[in-house]
Amino acid sequence: MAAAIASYAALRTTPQAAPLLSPRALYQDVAERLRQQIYARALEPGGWIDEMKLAAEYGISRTPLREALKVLAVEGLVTMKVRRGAYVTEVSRDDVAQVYHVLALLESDAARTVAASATPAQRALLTQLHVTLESQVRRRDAFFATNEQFHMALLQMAGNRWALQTALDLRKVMKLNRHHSLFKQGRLAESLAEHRALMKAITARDADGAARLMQAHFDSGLKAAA
Amino acid sequence: MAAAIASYAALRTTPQAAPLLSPRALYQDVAERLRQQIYARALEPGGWIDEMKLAAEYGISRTPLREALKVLAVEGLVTMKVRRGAYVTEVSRDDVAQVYHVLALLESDAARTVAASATPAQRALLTQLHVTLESQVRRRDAFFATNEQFHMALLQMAGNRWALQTALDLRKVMKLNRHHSLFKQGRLAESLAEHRALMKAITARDADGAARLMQAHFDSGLKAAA
DNA sequence: ATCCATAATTATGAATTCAAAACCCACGCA
DNA sequence: TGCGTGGGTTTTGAATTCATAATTATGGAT
Repeated sequence: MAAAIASYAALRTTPQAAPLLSPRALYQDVAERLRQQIYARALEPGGWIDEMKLAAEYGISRTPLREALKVLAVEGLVTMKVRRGAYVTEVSRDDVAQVYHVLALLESDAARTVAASATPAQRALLTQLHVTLESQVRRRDAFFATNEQFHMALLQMAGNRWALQTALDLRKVMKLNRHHSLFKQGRLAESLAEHRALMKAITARDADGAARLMQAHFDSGLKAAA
Repeated sequence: MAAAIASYAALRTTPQAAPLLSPRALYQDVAERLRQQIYARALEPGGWIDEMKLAAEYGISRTPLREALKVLAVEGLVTMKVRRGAYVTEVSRDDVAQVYHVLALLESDAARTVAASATPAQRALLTQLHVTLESQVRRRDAFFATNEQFHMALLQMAGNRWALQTALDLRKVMKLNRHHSLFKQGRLAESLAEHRALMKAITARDADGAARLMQAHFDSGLKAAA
């Protein structure tokens, strides 16, 4: 195992593997890796997280792993039980509805702001993302990614870093749950139509309309998920 | 130092000092202690956090302290710099405005829900908190505490745990900043008047009115803070 | 005296060690 | 057969140790 550690350390400081420009702390890398494993259901919801096994798997000691777990606990992806370790959080149907509700508040507000006061460059970027989205109705994963990019770009443009950070955290929680509306048959096309209407309002600088359409987008997403 | 550790451990397992019913993890106790020190400006904004000194002060090792620091980093109270340690986050005027904005979204929505559908018992509790608040215009600290209780009770009654958690986290960040509107002269009375109007709307089951008044409450709070 | 190079010191990040709680399983008893 | 009890094992939580990066101090050259 000492060898494994040495090799991993080597990897991290190797030009190809290591982000020399952004030397993130190990615990953050580990947190991100855990998130991906959780989203991918490699760690099942409700399941116990075996620290020793994971540390061995990652080729690290338990220390940074435990730090990462505590980070995920704050984010809500993991639940810590005293003297019993970490468990992948189970997100109920109800939780999804609640998260949707908060996201709808944040994002419809952001849509209003952006529609009212985005720069031409920002509008162009949104349009470009939307065009990409249009071309991806048949590729769910790609659609997913672009959709998220669009929503996050909008929040970023609204210029409220705390709203953005909150939305990021809530979206992490959403990914825990399979009852993701975009999984439903026909929902992608529907979602796209809603996006199209939203883009139109944003382009027309119709702030109230953009807010209303974003709210509607979440409402129908939630309905599809239920 | 070994003695200090032993004595602290003893304290924690002693009936008087230890919450036997809720044996919180040490790192959580430490996180809370750090938060209080930060709010109280015992750790100054922008300042470096001396791990070794604090660990000695708390009578613990660096391990749980570092875990706690990472928790606070996710909450935004602390900023981690790679290979350089932890710093108390500095919250700008602009940040305060942004946090106010998000809180206003969450809480006005909660006020709408509560006004529309709270139980009689819940309405009674809110009324009681408001009455207490009325009696505390002269005691800023008590007013602070009750005010926070009122706002949190409202969110809790709205029944969205993710909105509640988000608001809790944002309020933690707000406490970092001195530009707290309630510090301003005359603001307590003004705030109280706004609360009174809000309570009236809630009692009258005027959902839209409650939402609007809560929004106004935040708007004027923000104006006072600026 | 000022600046740079380099050595000593300090602090961080991560691994390892250690104590104690929780778990598991075999055994005995009703 | 079902249930509790005790001992051995596993796992957590926390202290300690260790390697290395960052900082500070020292000293020499211009």
